[in-house]
Amino acid sequence: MDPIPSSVSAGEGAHSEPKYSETATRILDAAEGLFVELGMEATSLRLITQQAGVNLAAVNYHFRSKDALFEAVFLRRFGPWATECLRELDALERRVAADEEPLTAEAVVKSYVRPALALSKDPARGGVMFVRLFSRVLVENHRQLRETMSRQYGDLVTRFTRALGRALPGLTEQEVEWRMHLGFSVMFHAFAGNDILKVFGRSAVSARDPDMIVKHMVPFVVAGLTSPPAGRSDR
Amino acid sequence: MDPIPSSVSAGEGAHSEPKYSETATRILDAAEGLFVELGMEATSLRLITQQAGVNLAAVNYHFRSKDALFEAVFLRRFGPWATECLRELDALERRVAADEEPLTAEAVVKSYVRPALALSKDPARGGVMFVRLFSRVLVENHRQLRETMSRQYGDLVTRFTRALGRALPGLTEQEVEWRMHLGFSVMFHAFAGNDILKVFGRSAVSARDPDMIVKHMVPFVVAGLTSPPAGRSDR
DNA sequence: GTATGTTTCAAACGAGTGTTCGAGTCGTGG
DNA sequence: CCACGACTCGAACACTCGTTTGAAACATAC
Repeated sequence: MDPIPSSVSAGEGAHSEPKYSETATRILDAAEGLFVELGMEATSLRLITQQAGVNLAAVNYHFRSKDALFEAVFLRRFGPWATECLRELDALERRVAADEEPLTAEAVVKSYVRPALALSKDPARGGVMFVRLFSRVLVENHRQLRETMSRQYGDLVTRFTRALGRALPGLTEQEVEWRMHLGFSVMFHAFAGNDILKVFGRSAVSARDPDMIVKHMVPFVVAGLTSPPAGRSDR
Repeated sequence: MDPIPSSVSAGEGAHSEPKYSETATRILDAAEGLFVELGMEATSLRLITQQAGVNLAAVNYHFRSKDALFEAVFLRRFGPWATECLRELDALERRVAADEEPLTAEAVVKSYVRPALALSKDPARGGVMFVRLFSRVLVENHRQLRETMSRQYGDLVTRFTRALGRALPGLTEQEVEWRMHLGFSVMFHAFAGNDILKVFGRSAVSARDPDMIVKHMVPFVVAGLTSPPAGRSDR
């Protein structure tokens, strides 16, 4: 009677990926697009179920609640990305340990940009939706989701921060965290297309082509990360 | 019977600042905090008026609707910032024209960062609220507000983009727009405290001190802006 | 004083929300 | 064939939402 197939509440294993029934998948797909477009609060279950072609009660049957649905929508995309990021970082650190290449900030950045790029170009795994979802999560406050994230994926951030610290030995720990924060921000909001110029209707930039984004963003981020340590604050 | 003191719909003069009655101000103040904290959709008029200590119907009396209230909340902060940005840019271009200093990317960045910093440290003008509001507007889609912005403040972006283009002569027009986009993104989301690390509960960074933000962010942005033109896309 | 225009207030309206319930349908295993 | 679980469906529940209304309170001017 109560499927709640979400692996989140069930197992301890962090990175398992639950299978969803066809109805549940249809709901997830519809909800994903609508959450991205309208935001969580402005998206009603009736709109979701209507667009998914399923009954209204199906949401509360397959997922527990609207909040749990949102969490499931997000984690369905976030899980694969996190897994791939760790895989990339593992591979990088292995190559570095074998002295095959130096540990540069650029390599660290690409370890999390490349998976995001791959996902952005793969419609079967959500395409660009995932990053736009993430940028919404950053701005909105989803307490429950935030707890789940920090519980399941906290080590991911720790590992990347440590790697970046080793790649930028001249910086204090605080400076590394700051640049980590700034670098991640740029990536997510660039991918998500949260373009200030767009707000003013003055953007001629085709900010939606993932390859274009990476081409312009990675040098920008790397330059920021590798800039000399902050000396004085004002001019 | 119908005050609607908003200068937006009335005059053509772009940068005038309407005066609000005490009740209207109380509503604006309460709404500002709640919009930032909960988002526009999740904030109810009842919550706003309760926190402001005014009657529910006052919102629809002093402002036309909830949407119009949101627009007023935003423009009340955005107007002064835009005005100061243009003043800074005017001053910079005057000094450059007089050969008193060269036109650098850093100077351009500081022309819009300094006003944001000043506002962030002045509670009377909203403090850090304004930037957090802006970062929400970037992610959420407020069609009407977007139209107002592009109508009233489009020239601001155009002028800054042109200035940045002159400061970075080696870049194509497209590259300038991209970096403008990235640089603005970093500033707003850094000021707003949209910290990815925070989502994971792993942030030791005190990302709320405006001076600290500027100290770390400006070098990061300047380094990104002044990095050599993008050569090839992949490693 | 009355008259006039502005601002507040309590109450209600209709629409839309997430969620629940119980009957109904379907498909498989005994 | 029948029973049992998984799943779907329509209807309803109890709220909350933004907005409107009409009367009261207030200020100002004549």
